[in-house]
Amino acid sequence: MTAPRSTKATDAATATALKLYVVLARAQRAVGERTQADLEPHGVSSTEFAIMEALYTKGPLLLGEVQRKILVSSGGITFLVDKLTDRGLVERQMCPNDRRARYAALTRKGVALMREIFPRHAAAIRDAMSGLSQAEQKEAAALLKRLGLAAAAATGEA
Amino acid sequence: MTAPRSTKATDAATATALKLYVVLARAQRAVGERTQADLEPHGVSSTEFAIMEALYTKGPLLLGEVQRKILVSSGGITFLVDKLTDRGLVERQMCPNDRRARYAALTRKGVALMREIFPRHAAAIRDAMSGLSQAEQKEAAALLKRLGLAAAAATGEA
DNA sequence: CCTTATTATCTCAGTAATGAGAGATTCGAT
DNA sequence: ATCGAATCTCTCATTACTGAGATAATAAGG
Repeated sequence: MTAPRSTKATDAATATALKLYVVLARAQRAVGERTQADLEPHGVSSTEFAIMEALYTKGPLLLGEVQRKILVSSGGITFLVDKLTDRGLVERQMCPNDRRARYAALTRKGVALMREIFPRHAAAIRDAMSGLSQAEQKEAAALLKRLGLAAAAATGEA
Repeated sequence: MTAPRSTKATDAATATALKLYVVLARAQRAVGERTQADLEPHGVSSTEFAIMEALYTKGPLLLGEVQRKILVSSGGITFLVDKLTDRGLVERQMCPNDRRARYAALTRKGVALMREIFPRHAAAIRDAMSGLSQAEQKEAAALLKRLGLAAAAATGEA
């Protein structure tokens, strides 16, 4: 969209952006691998954990709410909630106001599992981030937040 | 690994790390969606582009070298190179020194495609990152590089 | 030479999704 | 009330992988 600032194939601004692109992808992968490794012994994937965490901290949510929160497709949320339901961790509940909609809610077993693994997993994420000081983490988070919001806004508007 | 610094389930350090975890994931997704949208009209996925870019800038590479560079499984690199080969963009070449190994190399058609889309895609990445100034991008990249290296090192050692 | 370990790719079954479209229901404007 | 558009979930075919193991070739040590 923006006009190139020079005729050279990769000018300085582009080179900087490409570098950020690469380290962003690698950092997320490295962190993701560590945090996934923490969940694995419990037989829970990162995505599944994200769903359960949302229900754990917010209580029952409509499937669509969970879907938007964890950023999966409509088919994906059905698939994931099915899997968690089969394992007895989550259940669907009717929505009294809207008969199209369903709530997802943690079962007693799901709550018990979250009580067990949530603090441990939060600590695993803290450890995965410990390559940066807390001040640096805050700085990185502020930068990434702006980056993410700007990129998302631009996608939406186009 | 590290002992918790307080008995509270989510202390300040953990809260900071969790926040970074979330914005990291969201920033990468937002940027990824924009850059993917740029490639889509050309029928090339991000992963496929990553392979072709490696071959474009470095010349023929052993499959294993590409695999480590773009971080996919051994089965994945076979699958991806197969697909690119079927479309006539990449070809396998014998390795004279090692008869187990194969080179992946861009075909003439692959080179032509890269010449067309590479500068455009680099510009799309630059635009996707333009929510941050160039100085901020450098700062973010430096932080993320340290974060990624530390996290990867810790995964390896465990 | 052998033998054993290592390395490089490929095969194959399985998994975690996506995305288009179908049904059912609700909402909004007449 | 009724029609049409919008909304919520689910179904299904398809995709892009992963990971374990097979196969083949090389390397290293005795």
